[in-house]
Amino acid sequence: MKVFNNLTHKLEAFEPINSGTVTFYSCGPTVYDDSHIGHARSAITWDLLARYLRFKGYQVTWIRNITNVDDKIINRAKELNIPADTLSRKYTYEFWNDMVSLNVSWPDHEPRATDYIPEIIKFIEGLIAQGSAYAVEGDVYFSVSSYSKYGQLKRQTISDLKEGNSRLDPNNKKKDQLDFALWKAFPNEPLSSFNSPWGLGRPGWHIECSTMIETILKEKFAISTLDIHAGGDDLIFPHHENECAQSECFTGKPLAKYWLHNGMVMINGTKMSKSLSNYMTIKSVLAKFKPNTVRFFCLQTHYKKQINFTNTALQAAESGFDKLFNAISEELKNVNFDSFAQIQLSAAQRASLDEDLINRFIEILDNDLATPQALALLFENLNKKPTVIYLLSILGFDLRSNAKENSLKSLIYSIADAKALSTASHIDAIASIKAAATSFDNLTETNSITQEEILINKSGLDSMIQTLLELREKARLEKNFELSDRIRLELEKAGITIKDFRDKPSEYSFT
RNA sequence: GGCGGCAUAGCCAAGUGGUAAGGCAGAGGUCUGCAACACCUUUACCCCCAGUUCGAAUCUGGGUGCCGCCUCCA
Repeated sequence: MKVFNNLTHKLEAFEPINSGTVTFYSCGPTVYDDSHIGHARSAITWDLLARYLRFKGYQVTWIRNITNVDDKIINRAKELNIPADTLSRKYTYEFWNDMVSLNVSWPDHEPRATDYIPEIIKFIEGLIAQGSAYAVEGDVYFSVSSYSKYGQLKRQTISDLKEGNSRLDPNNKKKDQLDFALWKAFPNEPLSSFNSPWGLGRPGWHIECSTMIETILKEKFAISTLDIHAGGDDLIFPHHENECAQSECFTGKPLAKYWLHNGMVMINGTKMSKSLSNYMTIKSVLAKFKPNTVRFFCLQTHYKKQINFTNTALQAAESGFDKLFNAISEELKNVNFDSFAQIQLSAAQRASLDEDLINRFIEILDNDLATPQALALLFENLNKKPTVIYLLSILGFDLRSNAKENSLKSLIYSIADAKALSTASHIDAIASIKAAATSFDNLTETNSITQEEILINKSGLDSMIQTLLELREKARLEKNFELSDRIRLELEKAGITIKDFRDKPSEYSFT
């Protein structure tokens, strides 16, 4: 497998430090608001890498952090007049929900900055002790001149970096403008600060990643260098540059062997970002489009390239994936899934797979995860259904259903209100649907609904829809097209599309 | 100003020296009680100029345009 390593700026053969095992860290979100589609792209990209490495047979340890101590979190919490911890917990939870919706697998470790304060302090003390950091009035700064490779990721020298640095914050506590904070003094905010040898304060942003990586790697593998460190390409500088500097000065070893970065999601020609408020949250996108659509949209473009977010692009992606899904939906009935949406193939099914197609697929993904070509290959081989299913699952699509994430609740109510049912003979159907709607409501109110629970609920829903399909079929046979079309129309309104066949009962799918 | 990336059909997107994959949308058709789904057919002088070569979207040089980072950011 080859990956584009931003450290060397070259496509390189991927060879983990200890053959057979891969340690992989990707930068997670700062949890102070709902995540947007840019976070989704990053998560999906690195989820795919983890999945693919596992598929290739590597023993993967995937770490993704949660930044839960940060000025933005604290300011936001103040605005809302709630404790910072409450706010960060809420948005950690919202992030998890989004990740589950998008079928992003769980990292093996998900460290949170506040759980590592003692380790962070030790890390900083170590840096001070060996002369690459200094304390000033309760702050601690990293001295970039102590790390000769500073600028390696950005491909600039320290003097290059100093050029045109008018945007740097003039801070006269620093010995050098490029020095960055490891610890910031916040003496007057005891609720959101931590005790340290330098007084009350909070860790700087970059130090948490270095510390958590070092702690986890040391504990589990007794090493200090990751195989892969990944994140958005906006993090290359200063975030990742600073992580490199801190870690290598502290441990004496490079932080990571391979550095991979995903391109930004653009909106109207500009990077989607919180500060420009030109973002679409994952939730708002999932209210309109299916989770698989979002993954397909991301994977249609190579992960390194910028991707333009538009409504039409999402619609195109939805049509595209629907076509793939429709092609395999019949075959999917023979496939079992585990509770993590992974397909479970029987020995016979496995034996029936098209090895040649799989090998071409692997060859494509081995080339720095060339997902657009991989998807094209699937479109060209739609007739090889079991293999297409197998390969789509490697790409992380949730093949259990291709429904819209938030459609179920509104859908149940729509059905309950369907006028086509409002006849005396169908009162039972209405009653049972309303009961299901209520139980679904109860489920969502516990605020802990999972995809699995939705699916359990869906099986109840399924029998109700089947009842409607039978009613419609009866009407069609009686050539009562007015009623049959009405049922179809009402189901359509509820987000359910009916498929008719010549030789077998009609089927439905969620749209 | 420094560094990096990108430029291929109406839209998205592969292709990295041998004569332009794939998807969406559009058009025509088959199927259908009507639809939806599916299927068939159909759509490109590869940003510009110069060079290397038997041959370039692909390599070299020079332009032009767009974007990112250098401040928090996936």
